[in-house]
Amino acid sequence: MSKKQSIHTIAKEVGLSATTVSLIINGVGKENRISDAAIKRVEDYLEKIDYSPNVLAKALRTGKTNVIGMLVEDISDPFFSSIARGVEVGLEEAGYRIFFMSTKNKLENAKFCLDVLKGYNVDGYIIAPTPGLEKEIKKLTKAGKPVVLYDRYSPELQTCNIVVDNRRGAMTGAMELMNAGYKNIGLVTLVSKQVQMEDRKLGYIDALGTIHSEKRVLEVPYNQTTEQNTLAIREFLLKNTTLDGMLFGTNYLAIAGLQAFKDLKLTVGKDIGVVGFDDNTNFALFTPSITAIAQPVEHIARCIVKEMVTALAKDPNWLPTTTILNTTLVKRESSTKV
Amino acid sequence: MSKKQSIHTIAKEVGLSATTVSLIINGVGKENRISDAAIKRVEDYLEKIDYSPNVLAKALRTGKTNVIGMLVEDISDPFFSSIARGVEVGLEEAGYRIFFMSTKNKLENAKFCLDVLKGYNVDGYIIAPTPGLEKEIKKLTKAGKPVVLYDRYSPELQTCNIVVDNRRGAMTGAMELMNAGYKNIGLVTLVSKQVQMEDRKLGYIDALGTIHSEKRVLEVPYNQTTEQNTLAIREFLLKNTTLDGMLFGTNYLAIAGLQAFKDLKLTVGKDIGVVGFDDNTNFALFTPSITAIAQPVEHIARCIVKEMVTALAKDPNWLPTTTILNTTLVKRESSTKV
DNA sequence: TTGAAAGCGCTAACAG
DNA sequence: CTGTTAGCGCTTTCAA
Repeated sequence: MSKKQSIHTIAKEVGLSATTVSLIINGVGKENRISDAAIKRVEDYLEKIDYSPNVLAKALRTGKTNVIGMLVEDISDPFFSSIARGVEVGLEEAGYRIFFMSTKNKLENAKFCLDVLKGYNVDGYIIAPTPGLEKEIKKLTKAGKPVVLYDRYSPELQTCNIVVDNRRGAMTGAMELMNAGYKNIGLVTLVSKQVQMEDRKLGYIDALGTIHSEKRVLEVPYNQTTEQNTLAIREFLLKNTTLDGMLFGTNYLAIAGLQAFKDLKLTVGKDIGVVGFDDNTNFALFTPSITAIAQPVEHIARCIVKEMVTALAKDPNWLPTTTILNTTLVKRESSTKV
Repeated sequence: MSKKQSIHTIAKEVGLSATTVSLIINGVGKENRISDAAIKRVEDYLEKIDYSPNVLAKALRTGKTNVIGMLVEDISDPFFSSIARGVEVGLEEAGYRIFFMSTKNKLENAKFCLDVLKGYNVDGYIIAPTPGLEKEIKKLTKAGKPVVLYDRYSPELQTCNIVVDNRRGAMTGAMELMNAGYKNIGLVTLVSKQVQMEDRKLGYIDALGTIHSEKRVLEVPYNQTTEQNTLAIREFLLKNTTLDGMLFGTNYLAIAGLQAFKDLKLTVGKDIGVVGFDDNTNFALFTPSITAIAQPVEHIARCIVKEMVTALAKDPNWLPTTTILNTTLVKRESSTKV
């Protein structure tokens, strides 16, 4: 068991001071006019003992951790884990590490996560805010910490926001079904006052408004199991037998819906047209394949990274802005009337 | 912007010493015979200023970070993100935080990740080892750090390992196809010398050996895109036109395979029987639904947590053990001959 | 019942 | 070209 190596033990070993060693380790030996001989001596020794500096001590001293905290709704949800992965890669390049935490979209969890991250002194926060988190977020911005919100945001907050045009996306999805000839289109979404879900509902209403069709909306609670969602959708279908088209507000609701259709022996594309919000790698493989309103996840991740990096650089030109990205309609078979 | 609060500023504010404040913060005021008055005074003040202790300083001082590092192959892969989520929840309860890092199963990435984690002084390591990582892992165990490997392991290492019975699982999958009446069964897997993939191949060979059938194996490289995998599988099918059954070594290979079948207009269940290794929430919804050898992800996560927690507790009875969990055959339509 | 002092490993002035 | 010193925020003897 190799004993702990510190800058001091190294200094002693090579016969120099800790300062000198520190400078060399940080690659600023040359510009601080440390002799080449000393540099070489230290570097060789470092190599030999396989030294890795104590990031904690460094962070404590400098007040900079090179860690970014990221709140996701659920790290096992494909939408969030794809963004997480993109952000991980992007910030990696900028020399930052990420601390992911799942909130399940619950305020108490989110508060706890932020407390933890604050304790770890993270340099910045990337947050998919839960309802009611505004106060906590305000605290962070007041403390001068870079904050980037994604997927949703509160207009009242002075934060950087990366979202998609949910309203237009949902409208496009509903229109797609109507244009294909489906007449009675329902929406299955979450019980939520959050802007991203509200917008999706509005988009649906916009689309139906154009033909003054009756709106039929099922709102299921957050954090239900797929089985619970499937059950709710089944009941919704049984109560609204004239429905012949369905827009789903999230990826997993679409999955639950497909299960419900299967249970009720409804044939997608024939008995019922389907469009889902959020694409899924598997949608192309379903029979029939499922049309989706795709969020540009890589693009979202890139934007998050870009904003965070400029904010971290304390770029004086940096201002909190809201970036709205477009969704894409990925047309497949489930929205084609057969 | 509320200024930084330290134990000292608090001490000054309430007219006590830093030591006293520290004891109270850590809830050991009573047993150190701090007066109730002092305790109350400090606690009230803490409440008021919304204080959260600097974890870095604490960690630097105590040598304990309460952070566990976890290497996954890819945080956006459903298998890994499910396990990650389970471990996150489990260790959370034990008061630990997790630092996830993706290796893409590349040695250099894994080495880098471990360097980072070492720098952050994490208390323990949960690793899905990449090929060639044995030396680095040995260093960790030598340094007395708890290490739990999962998904695969090296028998030569003195680590705790949590894996599934890949050989038996794969065998069961191949047998399932044969029992359904498929005659010429191929295997699509990864080019890999890692034990979990080798075992799956062996399981396939075991099964076919029983009927002395010809083995046909396609091994694709790691980290290919779905399109590349689909292409490879298509070519494999075109070269082996007698194949009427296919076992897939991983989740995403099965997905690529289904795409290939679709491209070639092969009907699953009729032209070709299919079994995938690793279940997928969507497999039930495919038409026909896809039979899978399911890994018990929640169970794996629980085992990882349990081993890590006992190792962290320095339980003297703790010994490096290898836990082998069983897979389950989830029988669906794709392995039923029509 | 409380406090002073040392030190975890590192960096940043400043002084030679 | 290199070293001394102080201190980041916390815990931990030890002493009072």
